[in-house]
Amino acid sequence: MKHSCIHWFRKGLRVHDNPALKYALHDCKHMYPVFILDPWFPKNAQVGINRWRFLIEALKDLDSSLRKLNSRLFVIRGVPREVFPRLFEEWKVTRLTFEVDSEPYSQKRDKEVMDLAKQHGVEIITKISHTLYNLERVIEENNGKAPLTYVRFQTVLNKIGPPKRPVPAPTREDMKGVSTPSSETDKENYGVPTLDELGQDSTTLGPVLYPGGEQEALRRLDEYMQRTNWVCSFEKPQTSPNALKPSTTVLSPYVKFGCLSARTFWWRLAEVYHGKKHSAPPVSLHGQLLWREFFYTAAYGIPNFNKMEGNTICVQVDWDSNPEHLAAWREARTGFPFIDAIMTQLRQEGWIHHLARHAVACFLTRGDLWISWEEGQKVFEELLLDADWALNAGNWQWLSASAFFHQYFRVYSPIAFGKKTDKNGDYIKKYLPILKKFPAQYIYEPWKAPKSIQEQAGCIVGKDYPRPIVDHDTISKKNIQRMKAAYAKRSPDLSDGSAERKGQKRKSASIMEMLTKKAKK
DNA sequence: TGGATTGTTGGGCAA
DNA sequence: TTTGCCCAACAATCC
Repeated sequence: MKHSCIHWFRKGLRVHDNPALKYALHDCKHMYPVFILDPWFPKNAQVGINRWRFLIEALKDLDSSLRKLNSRLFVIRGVPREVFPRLFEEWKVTRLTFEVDSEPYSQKRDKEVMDLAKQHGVEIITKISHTLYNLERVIEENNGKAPLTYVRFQTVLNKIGPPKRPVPAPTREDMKGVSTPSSETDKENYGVPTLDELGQDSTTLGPVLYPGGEQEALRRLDEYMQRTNWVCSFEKPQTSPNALKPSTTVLSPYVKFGCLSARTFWWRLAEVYHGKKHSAPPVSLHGQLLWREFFYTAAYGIPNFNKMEGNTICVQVDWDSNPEHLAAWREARTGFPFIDAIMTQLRQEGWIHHLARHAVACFLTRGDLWISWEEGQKVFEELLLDADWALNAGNWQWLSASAFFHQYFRVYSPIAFGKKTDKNGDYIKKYLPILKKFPAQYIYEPWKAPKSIQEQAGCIVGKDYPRPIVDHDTISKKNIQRMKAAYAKRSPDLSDGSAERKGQKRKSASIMEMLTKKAKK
């Protein structure tokens, strides 16, 4: 039997390492590569203009790659559950292929579409290629629970072995006997949209620093993989959050959209490492891919992962609601130049360094403003090119000391932290030109500059640049105490009697600890 | 089983 | 410039 097949692109916007696409070509006569654009999204979803632009570029690139294979991309406007029955009939579809997507929203959407496919007698083929591993398998190997520490996660992966090798992209040879019927009207109806069509005002856009698409992803990968020494000595904590040019690869947006396969990235790194001394997880580049996998697994295994309430691993905190402070943070006017510069770069360019994310996330939550990490999550969701549901939720919980990380007395200083890698404040001056003439001595805390110096710099604090919205030293100390109280309030799980006993024992253990300490003194 | 160990990437101070 | 200690005593996992 020769199939009439739809391959449904969602993430995985690539032709390399795309096993579901590859499978679609087996015994296939008519092939329809489809991307569905739900018109609800541009109006309602938290997607900023930079990420829309990235997506459009990725779709154009995908269309061009498919055309080289004598096919094309159909961008269909509509809701998947309404679109598919129409397509199934119009194209007399017998098979539907797509890549597995582990996000809760996607799981629900895909379940609906799979039910519809069954009703229409359409065969469904799904393949795992967005993650390095089968997440269910990882959870199974850890006795049905998502690992909560990186070390534990690595132990589990060691049992499973290395990730699968990537699958080569389809060739002209694979396309023999396969065609994509397409008429002139399809061109109009199913073309890649413009920003204007998405209701975005493209006049506000900055230059394209990170063009979307698979070709650019692979080019960028090549560029970095050629730097053998750099790759082998890469240690994430040693890279700078405030370098004028990114100190890391900025491949994250490409991996997020699946323009670059995580497995391709993994095995290219393995080639570079081969026979050489190299850094190791968690700090190495392999380690970064494993962090992604770690949070994907947690997000898949833990219900309500993007919320505090109903999230079993999340410390319940009485965060403040302070719309003025939240807006100041979001709009880069906290009065702390390091924080405001980062938030400016985020809005303008759509990417900030991981440690810069730490600094602003700590500031918003447990460090200074005491605002819920869910609010920060929303802002990152909108503005980051690489905004990824699992990683965004996981890292916000980490930084707010709500889950995974618990040493809440380790607070990032909005003044001191940036100085470690940028003493002169060049990064601040780049993104906050109003402070350009401030002497380095005062660039991280301009409010401390004498009036005369502020006048000389042409920037009066309180007039040209905001005063700091909080006193960091006072507030951060107070907040450490508030975190302590939130942790102390954690009620033991009453469904499990042992938890209560455990609590008792813990208490006595800490008393013992105090006694031994006193004895030492 | 419960005591011991560990935890991607803090700040500030003293030596 | 680098290292060790303290902060105050957490949670997950190991053995």
